[in-house]
Amino acid sequence: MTRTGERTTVTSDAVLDSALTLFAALGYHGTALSQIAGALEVRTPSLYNHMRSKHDLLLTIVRRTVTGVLDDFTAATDGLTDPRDRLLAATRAYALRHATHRREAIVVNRDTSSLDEPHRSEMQALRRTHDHALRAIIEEGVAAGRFSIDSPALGSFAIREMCVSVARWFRDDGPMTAEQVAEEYTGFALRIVGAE
Amino acid sequence: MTRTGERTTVTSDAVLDSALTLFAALGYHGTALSQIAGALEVRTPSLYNHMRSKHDLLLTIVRRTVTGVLDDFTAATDGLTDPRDRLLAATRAYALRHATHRREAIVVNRDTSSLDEPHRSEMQALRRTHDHALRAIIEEGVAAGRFSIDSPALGSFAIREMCVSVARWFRDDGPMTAEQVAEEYTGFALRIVGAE
DNA sequence: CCTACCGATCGGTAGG
DNA sequence: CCTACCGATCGGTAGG
Repeated sequence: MTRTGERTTVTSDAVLDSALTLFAALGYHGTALSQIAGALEVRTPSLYNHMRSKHDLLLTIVRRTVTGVLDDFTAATDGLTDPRDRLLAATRAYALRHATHRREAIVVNRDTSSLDEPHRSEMQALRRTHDHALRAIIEEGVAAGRFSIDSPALGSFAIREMCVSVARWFRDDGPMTAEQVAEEYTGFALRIVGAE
Repeated sequence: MTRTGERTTVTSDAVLDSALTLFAALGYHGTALSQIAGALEVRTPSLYNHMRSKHDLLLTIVRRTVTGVLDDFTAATDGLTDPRDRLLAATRAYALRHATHRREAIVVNRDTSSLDEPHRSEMQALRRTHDHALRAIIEEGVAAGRFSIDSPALGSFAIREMCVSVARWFRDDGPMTAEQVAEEYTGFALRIVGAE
């Protein structure tokens, strides 16, 4: 973000962005505020002009991300009624998000449990909302006779985590674009539920 | 492990087991040696009679686990030549391990990156060996015309991470046994590669 | 197995 | 935005 020698005013967004990068790379407990400050070329106490606490940084990152996931899901599936269309749209949106928001996904998955209560429970509840929405699509597809799968719950877990893992290996300079990866994973999801 | 009031001699295995539980729950950087000592009802310095350092505890856990994964893979696929049989056996073993060694899987996946060099690179190389072996099975299946999948690499990622995620939600007292889960996931893997 | 203690570093505050 | 500094806690050691 900030290049050596440049004079850039630190903003809340810049602090969050540096925190995101470092939390993703080193973990929440593995990152010191002095490292975030160092990345922004300021002293640690200066950070407190742009944030409340280290914990609040994590909370903001997690809240924005899980909210974004739910918004993505709603936008992608809104208006669709066919279970196959809905699963396809939900999987594409989820896989795409994990290719385009890698740091956020890594932090949410690794460090949500480091949040203090009641925030931890609140964020986990939001994540569960998405889980249930995805599972509901599969159950509807099974009920409608469009999908063929023994356990919708296990299928839901498998599809979700397969998408989440994209954040761990995807590279912007790799051989496939985020859209291409999302397309492939959508195909995997349809195969898992026996939709083809 | 140690119940209140009982007099139990602490062993290296007991220290490793407590470390495993706490690292899995709180993360390597989120766990203090004082907590491991507390779980064993001794003072922190006493731990040093049974370990070299906190880092060495993590290294031991990671090394044993990744070695175990490779041994599992070899034992499961040894003697099998049919790509479908090999993928089935490899997936079953991998999923089963993640249901039966949940703590180990969580620690390896979250905290291998906290290892010091050269250990970090060594452990990551061992993990990559398994990744490549799994991918090779899919590539052989495609080459033999037995599997139908656009990208063996992506399919390999998807199958692997789907199995890894079992460690995050499986419960011994849940509705399915580890074997039943492994069986379902094996079915998902075969569907992903288009083997049926 | 313990008490006593080490230097280092942590997140955060005072005060300007 | 800074320097100076706080109490707490960290992993680890000395010495018995």
